[in-house]
Amino acid sequence: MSRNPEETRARLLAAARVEFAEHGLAGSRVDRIATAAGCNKERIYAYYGSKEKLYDTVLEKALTQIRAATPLHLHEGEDMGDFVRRVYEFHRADPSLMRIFMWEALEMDGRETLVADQERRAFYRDRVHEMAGQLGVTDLGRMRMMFIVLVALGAWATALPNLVHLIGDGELDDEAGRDALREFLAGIAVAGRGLVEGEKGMEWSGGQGGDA
Amino acid sequence: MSRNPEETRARLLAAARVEFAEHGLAGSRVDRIATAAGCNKERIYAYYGSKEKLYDTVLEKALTQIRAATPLHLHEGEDMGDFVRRVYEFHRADPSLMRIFMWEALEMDGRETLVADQERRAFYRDRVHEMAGQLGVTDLGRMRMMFIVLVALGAWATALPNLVHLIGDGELDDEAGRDALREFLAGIAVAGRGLVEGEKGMEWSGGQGGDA
DNA sequence: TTGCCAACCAACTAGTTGGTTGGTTAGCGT
DNA sequence: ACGCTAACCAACCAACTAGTTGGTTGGCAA
Repeated sequence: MSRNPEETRARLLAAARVEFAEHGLAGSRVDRIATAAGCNKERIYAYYGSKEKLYDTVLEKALTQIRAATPLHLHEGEDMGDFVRRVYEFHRADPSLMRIFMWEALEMDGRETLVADQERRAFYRDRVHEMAGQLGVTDLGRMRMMFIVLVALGAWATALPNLVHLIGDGELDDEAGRDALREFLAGIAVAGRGLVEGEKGMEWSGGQGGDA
Repeated sequence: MSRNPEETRARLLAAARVEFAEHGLAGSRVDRIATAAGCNKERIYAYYGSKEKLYDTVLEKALTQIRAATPLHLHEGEDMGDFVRRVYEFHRADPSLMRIFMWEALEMDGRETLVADQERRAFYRDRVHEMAGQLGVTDLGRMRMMFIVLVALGAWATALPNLVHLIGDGELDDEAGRDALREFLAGIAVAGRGLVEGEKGMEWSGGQGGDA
């Protein structure tokens, strides 16, 4: 057998990512990860210390990945519809990242602090500023909320495929349906542009009370 | 001790709901459920057969609950913004239902068929028809997609609180922030009404190609 | 060639988990 | 009062799980 600690480490991490994306922290098995990586599970403890630490490493790696992949950047000349399209296709091409975030939201609920909280906040702060700059938006509070909406629109179908299947009543399960949904979501984003552009789009309170 | 099989059954189910919402199927412990219900875990097997069957029962009960609570009905005189507000507040008041749906999406990914697939599809079909009728929408395909969007807007903050916290940069963590976000989301829904109302809102293709 | 260390693994351990079993007892019908 | 059934539980079991250990071996330096 070829002895290569670097590669073994990497194989282990790759296998762990697949396992954790599929089963979460509690549902994942270290034996399965080791087998998938083609090595002994003792290597996990030698390289990463524990199952939890391996999980944290996978999570941080996933965060780095989405930053590097730039699906959350608003590119030159793009509008918010294009942004939604890109987020949508990014997650559709590989749902595993979205799954990792969902596992985190569910399993880390009790945790006192989020993994890499500061870095992640800084990252999103930059993205929001970037988008505000390119769209000429001055109200950062609204820009933040709009950013949340855009990510929600782009990621929802990957996060809750069940719901899309059920509400779509089977019409959205094939390629064409997914494409139609993507364009519809992009349309929503474009239609909502008035909520962040200047002061003109102020008729957004819906009813007259405003409370619920 | 008071012997009351009906009540024991109910206590067990209630405890199971809390446990499964908190930890999912894999992360839940039957001992913990039994202890929380104040009885022996053997009762679980006497009444529900297995951990999985208990889980399915909890899931079906949760589905019944959301149908009975009518947050997904468009009431008389409401617009889509009001609908989003209601869904938002419904999940905010008790996130456990949303968590159950998320666990289902993640853990039941490999399952061949969804629990109660037909009933759930029928339920959403009715809701979509109901909304289309009240809003005077004729294109059911678009109404379905709009329904997905409305649920996404209303449920996103509960589903991925992490993301709202991070993107919101701390500004949306308190009561006031949550309220502001709700109104913003409702505004998006109202702004998107053109996409389902008649044929006029046809400028939703964003670019000129339409393909991606 | 030889010595050494890091990479590696089979086998093991202690603790946990879903599920079972044998026996106890509350409470109802007679 | 008495017997029977169903509700109930403590103790148990086999399987599994994260983590450890003792020993083997590839490959590099001297």
